[in-house]
Amino acid sequence: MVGRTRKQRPSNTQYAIRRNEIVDQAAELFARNGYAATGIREIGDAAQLARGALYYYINSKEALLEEIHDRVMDPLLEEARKIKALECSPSARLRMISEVLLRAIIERRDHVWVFLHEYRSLTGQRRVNFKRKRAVFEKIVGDLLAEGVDEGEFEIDDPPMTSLAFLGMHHYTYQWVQRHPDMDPKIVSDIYCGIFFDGIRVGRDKKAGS
Amino acid sequence: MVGRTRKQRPSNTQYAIRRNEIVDQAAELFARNGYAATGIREIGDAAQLARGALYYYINSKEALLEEIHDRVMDPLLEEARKIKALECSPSARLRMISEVLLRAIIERRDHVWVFLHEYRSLTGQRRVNFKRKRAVFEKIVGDLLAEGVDEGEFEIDDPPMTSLAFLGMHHYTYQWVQRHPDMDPKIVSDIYCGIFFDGIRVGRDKKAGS
Amino acid sequence: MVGRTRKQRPSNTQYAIRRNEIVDQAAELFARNGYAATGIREIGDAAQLARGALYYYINSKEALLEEIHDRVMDPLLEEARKIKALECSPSARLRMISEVLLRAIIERRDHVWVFLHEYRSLTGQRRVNFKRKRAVFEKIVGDLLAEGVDEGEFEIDDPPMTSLAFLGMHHYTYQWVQRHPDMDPKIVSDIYCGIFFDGIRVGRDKKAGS
Amino acid sequence: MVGRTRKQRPSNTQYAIRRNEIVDQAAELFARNGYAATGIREIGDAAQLARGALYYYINSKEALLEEIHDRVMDPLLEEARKIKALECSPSARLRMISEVLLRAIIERRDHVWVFLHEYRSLTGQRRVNFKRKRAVFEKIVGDLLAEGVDEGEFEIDDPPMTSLAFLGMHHYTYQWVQRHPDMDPKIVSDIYCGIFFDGIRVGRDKKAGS
DNA sequence: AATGAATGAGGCTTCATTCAT
DNA sequence: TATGAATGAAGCCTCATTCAT
Repeated sequence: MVGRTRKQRPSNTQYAIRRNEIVDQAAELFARNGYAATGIREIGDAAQLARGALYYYINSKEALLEEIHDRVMDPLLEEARKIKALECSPSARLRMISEVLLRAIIERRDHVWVFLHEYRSLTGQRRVNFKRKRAVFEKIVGDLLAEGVDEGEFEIDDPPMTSLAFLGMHHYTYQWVQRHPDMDPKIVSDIYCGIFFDGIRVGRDKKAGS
Repeated sequence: MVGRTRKQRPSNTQYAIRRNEIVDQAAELFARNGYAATGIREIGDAAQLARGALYYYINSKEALLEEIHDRVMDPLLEEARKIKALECSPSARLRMISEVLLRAIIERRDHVWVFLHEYRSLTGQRRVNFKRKRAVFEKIVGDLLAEGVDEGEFEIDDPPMTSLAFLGMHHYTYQWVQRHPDMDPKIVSDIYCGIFFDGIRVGRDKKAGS
Repeated sequence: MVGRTRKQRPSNTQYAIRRNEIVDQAAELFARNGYAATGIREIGDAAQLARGALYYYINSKEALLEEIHDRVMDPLLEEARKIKALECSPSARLRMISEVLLRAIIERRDHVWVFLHEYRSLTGQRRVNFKRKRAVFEKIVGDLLAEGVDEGEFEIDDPPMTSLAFLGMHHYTYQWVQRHPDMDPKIVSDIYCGIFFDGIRVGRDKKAGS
Repeated sequence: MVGRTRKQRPSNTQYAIRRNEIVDQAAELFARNGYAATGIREIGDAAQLARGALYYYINSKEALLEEIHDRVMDPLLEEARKIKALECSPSARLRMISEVLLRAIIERRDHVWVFLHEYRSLTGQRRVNFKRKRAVFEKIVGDLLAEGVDEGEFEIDDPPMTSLAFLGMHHYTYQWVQRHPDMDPKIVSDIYCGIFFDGIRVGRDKKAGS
């Protein structure tokens, strides 16, 4: 009731390390079996921690979910922002973003699975926050495509949908990357961007499949 | 064999209609709130049926989930098979498949959401069955791309990944179609295929974004 | 999330009866062992109901607590209001309130124990609501004492504290009534009021114990 | 015998001081939020002690509760015994007891709240012990009232209940004293006793409220 | 064709307590 | 002296499902 003290976390290093492990293990479980289907007990088992002890490290199952979201989304967003601010051509910057995104999807596949697949399990403010971050990321991609058009690199009929196509092609990778874990992000990025940028390049000779 | 019928189902028409409604309502709920987060009670409420009565129409929650999967996947697969057998060019057939797929994703968006997003909630044999169907569908796309290469329409570096890129771009549509419900599948298909086929067309002038 | 349907209660009579029993049994347990110390399982056991089945009848443990509060407090308040509006002398009306209150304390001793002893276990709005009711009741007593002074029946040095003394003497009865369950409320009331009104009567000869 | 000491306690002064603080803080928390609702962690927080460290000072939560009981109950009982043995009139001695009791209720309100309100959280022997002490205290009051009757000071219809009325009026004070923390025990005592003794005085003119 | 009532397993979380350091 | 880490039982509650009516 009055001044109910919130659990305060040790700033200890050992604590931080253990905590990290737990979040990683949870991400793996969530990615493999789904957030809702994964019980706190399973997370405890994976961490070799009794039910109660787990709560020494986490605040709640959903807080854990949020952390998994943020741990990859935040740096990703940060990188995307920096890339956007670079001086090179829009297509070059999009390639960088493509690679950065695919690197996350491939190398942090559990975390990314979680935030691409389970973000609806976030509720309330947590959900709002996360959706905002994703919107920012997507806007960066949309802006770069628009720049490419302005600067005469691309020729695009329907910009919003093209943006979604670009993102979709990349994002959906999380679905099959679990089965092909040793992909090289750079190579995948080159393939995607090769197809995509050839497909929207100014002056391309439109005729295929018509 | 799973799916042993424990109850004899009436072949009555009225029964079938009611049943249909229930499956539709369940699909909507699963798509909106997630399979795990949707309770049997909610489905009953939506169908204006008490908990008990619901079980007159369904065998179990998971059987319901399976049915939602099959109701759209089966016809889709059937169509894809027929298209594959047509005489026209690979790119033309891929465009047809693209459109058929997007039509399902857009017009039956609840069902498709469920089977693209929640298929991991299927267990045991049900899961195996469904994964097989998806594999068949994906193989058709892969085969058509290969045909396109053989027949000199396409030039592709990494066929499997290109196939996944094509599918990913399409599939991921289910994520944003909820927010843009009145898209025209044909138009979306044209955009996707326009980009994609231009991007893999033989003789294209590879240079964008170098 | 969206339109989550609140459990709606059958208006069935059988249901109401069973429900009543459950509330009574819970009141007894709360009175005997305390609200916090009484587990949902114990309530279920007392009602011969499995854990889950209990929730068919109640919304939550705290809702149960609230109901126990209201079931006796509301009629009591109603009666007190009516008595206050009567035409007879303040002391006569206070005697009526005394008797009504003691009847509740003695005959519904479990419920009264709960609301005199456990009201702090109510939280949020429930607590506010209940405190308001108690304040109304206490104000009625205070008003009647004031009327008695105005009309020349009583002579009181410190009205607020006298009011509290009157209420305290009555309320505290709940503490020992468990050990003397067959008291007659009328008799107890006469004793309390006899002492109290003699003790504050105008023209009394103040000297005892000085 | 309960209370087997499992740890050897330092007789150190510093230790005793710290311990005292802890008990005081616990009493405050128990009084404010209830014994069951107060966690060991909160007590630790209040004492600025980690959970583990707390157990250096206390044996268990319930032992703490017991100590709070005894810390005020024991001296109170002692005083009551001494007062009873004095030579003055029963009413005078009752007034002293009234004042002593009210002084405890008002000045040590946290401790008193705990032992008037939470004594049922004591279990086993601890509970027996405490109930015995309370019975002794109550017997002293009963005996003095009886003496008053014998010596012609009081005229009482139902001695046991009159005794309970006297105690109830006093005890219940703990309920509202939290909201009026700066009462003067002497004044409250005078009001209570004024009413009460006038109300039971021999030769009083019984008629009020008839 | 439908229902109300019941089940019991399991959900997430908090608790008082211990113990090696 | 004090602590951080761990425990496991118990807390309240929801779930999919069944079955007599």
